Amino acid sequence: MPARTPPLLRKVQNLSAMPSKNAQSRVADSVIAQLEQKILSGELVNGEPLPAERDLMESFGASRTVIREAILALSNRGLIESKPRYRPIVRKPNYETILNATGQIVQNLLTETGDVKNLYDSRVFIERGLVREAAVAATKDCIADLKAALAANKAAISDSAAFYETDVAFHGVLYRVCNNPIFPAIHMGYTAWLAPHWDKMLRSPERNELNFHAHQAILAAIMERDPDAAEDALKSHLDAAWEHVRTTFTQ
Amino acid sequence: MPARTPPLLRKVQNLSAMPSKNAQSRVADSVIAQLEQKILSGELVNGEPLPAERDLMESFGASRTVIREAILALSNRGLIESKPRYRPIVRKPNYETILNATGQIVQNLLTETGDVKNLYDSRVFIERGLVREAAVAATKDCIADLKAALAANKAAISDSAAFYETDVAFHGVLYRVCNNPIFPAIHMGYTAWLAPHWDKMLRSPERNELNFHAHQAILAAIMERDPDAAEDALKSHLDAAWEHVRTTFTQ
DNA sequence: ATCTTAGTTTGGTCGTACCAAAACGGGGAT
DNA sequence: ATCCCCGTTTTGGTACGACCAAACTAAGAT
Repeated sequence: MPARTPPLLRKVQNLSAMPSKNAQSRVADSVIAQLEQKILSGELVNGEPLPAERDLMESFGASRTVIREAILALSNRGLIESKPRYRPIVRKPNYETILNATGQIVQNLLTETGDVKNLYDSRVFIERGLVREAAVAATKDCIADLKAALAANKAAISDSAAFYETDVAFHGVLYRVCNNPIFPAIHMGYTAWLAPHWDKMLRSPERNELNFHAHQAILAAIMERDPDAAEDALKSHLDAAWEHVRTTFTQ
Repeated sequence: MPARTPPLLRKVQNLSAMPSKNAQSRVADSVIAQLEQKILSGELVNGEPLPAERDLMESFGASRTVIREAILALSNRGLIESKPRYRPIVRKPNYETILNATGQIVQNLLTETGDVKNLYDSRVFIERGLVREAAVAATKDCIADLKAALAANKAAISDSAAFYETDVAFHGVLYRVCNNPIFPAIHMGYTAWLAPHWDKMLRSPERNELNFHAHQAILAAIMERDPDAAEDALKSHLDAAWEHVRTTFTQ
């Protein structure tokens, strides 16, 4: 039988023990890795329910404890979607997966107004770049999408709830100009994370019309192929929106 | 002190244990929420170890199963840092927390070259905006930081490993021009996520010198307060870097 | 004081048991 | 046949107890 590591040697070993690579073997980690592999390789089909816990414990030769721990871990990583009492569903990761997994954490970060402002500023930063890109390189299709989104804005001015939808949709078109699936995912993130802080905002047909005209100006600048004008229009639009939110509840 | 519920009574209590008929809630969720609250409120001090599982099960009146599930969930959310056999450490979330929590997921997404390219493109997009911002609004301190970083580049040209560090550091300065803590976090994310794909890149003093000159051009444009030139310089720098990585292994 | 060592926590794993909700299946009404 | 009702089986959620090995701690040896 291999003797336990003498205390004297432990100290020495710790010196070379990397803080992150310090993987003392947990059975659960092994199960997690194997399940992860099976999901990524498609052996566990996307959209199908995971085998029952009692089956998994047999196929892995582990106790239900570790199986459940593995399922929970993978669930938190977005590779498994588990509702309280239902069979977990296998999910191959995509860009939205990250958002779902991060949502909770981000919410914890947005407890202070400053953090919300930082997040909003980053959104403004991104969209400034996007409208520049649109002005320089937007395709005909993309312009057409923007026009359609703008028309939807106009049609919804009288209905604040509907207008909000079309407002989000208009900005969403911008996130597609790069043909990079990461950006739409980012847009979803901003929409989801900032929504709670925007719901408090007073809405009215007057404000909707203001926003519609702002969108109109942005699109006009894009069609003029004038990135600077587009960026300015976008920036003043979003700055005004923030100012409105800020003043609405003096915080 | 309320004596622990005798096992014999459990059966009886279970009959009325259901708070409501439609409660989809799991006991674990309640514990998770409470622990989360205690961490965010500071009742559980950041950096200190969590109480022992057996203490928690007493204070929450839940089984160790539930306590362990809660700890695992919070660990996956980054509010608790748990090494295999050690006491979990309480961690108040910050922007880096998100990166740690998402790192694993992102890695799963970067299995295909196209995904890496998308991620890299998004980085280029961000930095294009950053250098523009720097050109327009960089403070004296920021310029000084860039100069210092550039000097470090020059000093490390002959040592590829060291140059990589200074290279990352130079770009890191850009992520601070906005005074928005989100951006440095994003930089850390890019660095960590793209590093595995860059490690394969061939490095040489010649290439280092090329990159140094590229940085020099970027800084020059920033100091000229010419956003378009800065953006162009940054873009060609990063495009060249990608091209080099791409051709290095014909993939 | 420092190192060793024995004893005590404490996390990791296992097995069993029970409950309630979900999934399943069969028979009866339409 | 199709649909609905109802009983049975399956399955996830929780609890309890036990054991081990590693981490921790404090007393004792040098």
